[in-house]
Amino acid sequence: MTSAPAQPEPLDLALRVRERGWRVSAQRRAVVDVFAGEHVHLTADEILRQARQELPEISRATVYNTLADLVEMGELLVVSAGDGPKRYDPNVARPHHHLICTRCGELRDVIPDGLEVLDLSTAERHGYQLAGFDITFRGLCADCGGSAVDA
Amino acid sequence: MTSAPAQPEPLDLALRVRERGWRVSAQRRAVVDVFAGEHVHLTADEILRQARQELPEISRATVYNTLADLVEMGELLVVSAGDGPKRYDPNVARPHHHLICTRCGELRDVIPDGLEVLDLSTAERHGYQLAGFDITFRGLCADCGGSAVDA
DNA sequence: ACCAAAGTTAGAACTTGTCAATATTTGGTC
DNA sequence: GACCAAATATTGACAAGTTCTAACTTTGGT
Repeated sequence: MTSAPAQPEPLDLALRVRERGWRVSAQRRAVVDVFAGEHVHLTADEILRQARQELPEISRATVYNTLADLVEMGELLVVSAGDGPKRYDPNVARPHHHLICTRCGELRDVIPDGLEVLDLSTAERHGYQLAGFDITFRGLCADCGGSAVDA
Repeated sequence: MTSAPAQPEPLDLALRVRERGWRVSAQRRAVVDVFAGEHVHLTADEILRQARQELPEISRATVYNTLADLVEMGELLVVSAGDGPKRYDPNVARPHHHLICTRCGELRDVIPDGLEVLDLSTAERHGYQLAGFDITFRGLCADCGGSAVDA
């Protein structure tokens, strides 16, 4: 659990955003630090709560402002998982998709093998200029249905 | 506009749901009729407004109740298109995916060729029991970016 | 020290959706 | 055709998630 990052991990998000001319205030650092961990998919509220452990006075609006900035900078991805609040995903380095448990809402990153590109035929493109695609796999996680199921 | 359906189209949704023991009230008919058209992806609010043109007294709660029933019966699909409200999609006959304009929000059905199944390796499955997947293509529609762009 | 710009704050407001209590309508039955 | 129970509809309150606004604080530069 205390393994050192082996690759150029996005841990120094704070450094990167400072280089973009962002003033890294205590509040912004508190938000950014929440993402220092592993693969997380946090809601704004979870981020607020965690940031408050570091900086109790931080306001909800600042968290939303900061998240919006980070998203606009491309440092965070927003995952709208059907129901419930949006999740913020710091894994912007590698393209990936998501696997969500339809019972408990758990969300994981996945990289389906053999699927680097997926395209639409001209006919199916309907004149769109494509920018990308997202795949959401639905299912029951190991806890919710992999073995034990309640009818 | 007054073209006759060539295939077993889902126009008689009202008939089908009646056969399931549903009492088709004037309100429910007003909702169901909204979907009588072509490929539509309407929000609950749009459905309410359209249903009110047919039946002005219909209440918001009834629309939500009716939509929930139809979804539970498998007669409507819910599409959560990132931002904004849910859309209701009457195209349940053929499996399909979606193409959304990131500027104006227009949503279309697409069937990417050569993609009937998409699976995850055991490793990527993380113990999940998979139920399906949805693909959302993002881009700019012809109106928003296909030809004319505002910087 | 002072100023302007950047950042933060609390709280109001808004959107989407749900809920609970009450009222109405319906189909069946005598 | 009156009556009843069940199904359905309505209103309005409520709730979650998010955005907005206006005022306040902090910062860096001079």
